[in-house]
Amino acid sequence: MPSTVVTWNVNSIKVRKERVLAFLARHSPDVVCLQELKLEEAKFPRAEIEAAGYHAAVLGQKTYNGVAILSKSPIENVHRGFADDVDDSHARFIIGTTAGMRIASAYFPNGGEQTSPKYPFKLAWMKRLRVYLDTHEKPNDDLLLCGDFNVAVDELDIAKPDQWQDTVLTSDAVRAALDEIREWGFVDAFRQQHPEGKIFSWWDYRQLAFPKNDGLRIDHIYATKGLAKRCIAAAVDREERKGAQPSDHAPVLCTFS
DNA sequence: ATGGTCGCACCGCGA
Repeated sequence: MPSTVVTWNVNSIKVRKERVLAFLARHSPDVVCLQELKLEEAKFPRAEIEAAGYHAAVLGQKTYNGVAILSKSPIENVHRGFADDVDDSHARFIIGTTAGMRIASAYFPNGGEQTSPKYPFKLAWMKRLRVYLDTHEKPNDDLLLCGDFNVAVDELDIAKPDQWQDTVLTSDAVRAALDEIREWGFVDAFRQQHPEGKIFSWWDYRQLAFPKNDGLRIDHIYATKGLAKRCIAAAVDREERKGAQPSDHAPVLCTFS
């Protein structure tokens, strides 16, 4: 029985709630990893998500960040944050066991500008994620790292690569930090299905970026090697970037046999 | 035209 896993930066679950519920009804995915909830867990629309047939594991905070895992199956052994006593005030990482896999929903820091303190925070956060994996997880398990990574891996992830050279989404340092995470034991499941690239998951709200398809692929589904062999399809649901009140990110879907 | 949009919480900040 195949299972479909989705990652989607919703840019406010309060504003996107009806779209998320319609998406669940339309695709009936097994698991959905959400990012940028932008609210505290107490304000998460748990009752409506559960009425739609999903369990929810949530790590929220007021105003910023916030991640969740929705699943048709119960979500066990949930861990929130890195618990590394560095700066765990950002709600950016949650992991649990569901649908026969270990699944993480991650919202990597954007990084602001390379001159801002947010940029070294991003690089340090990525190193902390690698340490978390080294300490708490096993690359031989079936594990998915899903989320808004805020990294475009190469020119195939960018409509206009010349306009994104050496930014916080593309710098050698962030790409090297993502290499370190991948080398823990991941395969880019979406790229494996679409080696030709040029399929995007994010378009700036400004400058008609979506109608021009001037986008980037910064939302990713990384699978451990055994699990990646079971990936049979991957897609971006561009419909969710259309119509009233879209998120600037579209959902990325991956189906496993 | 050298900008142009969102969402949140307030009139700036983060993306």
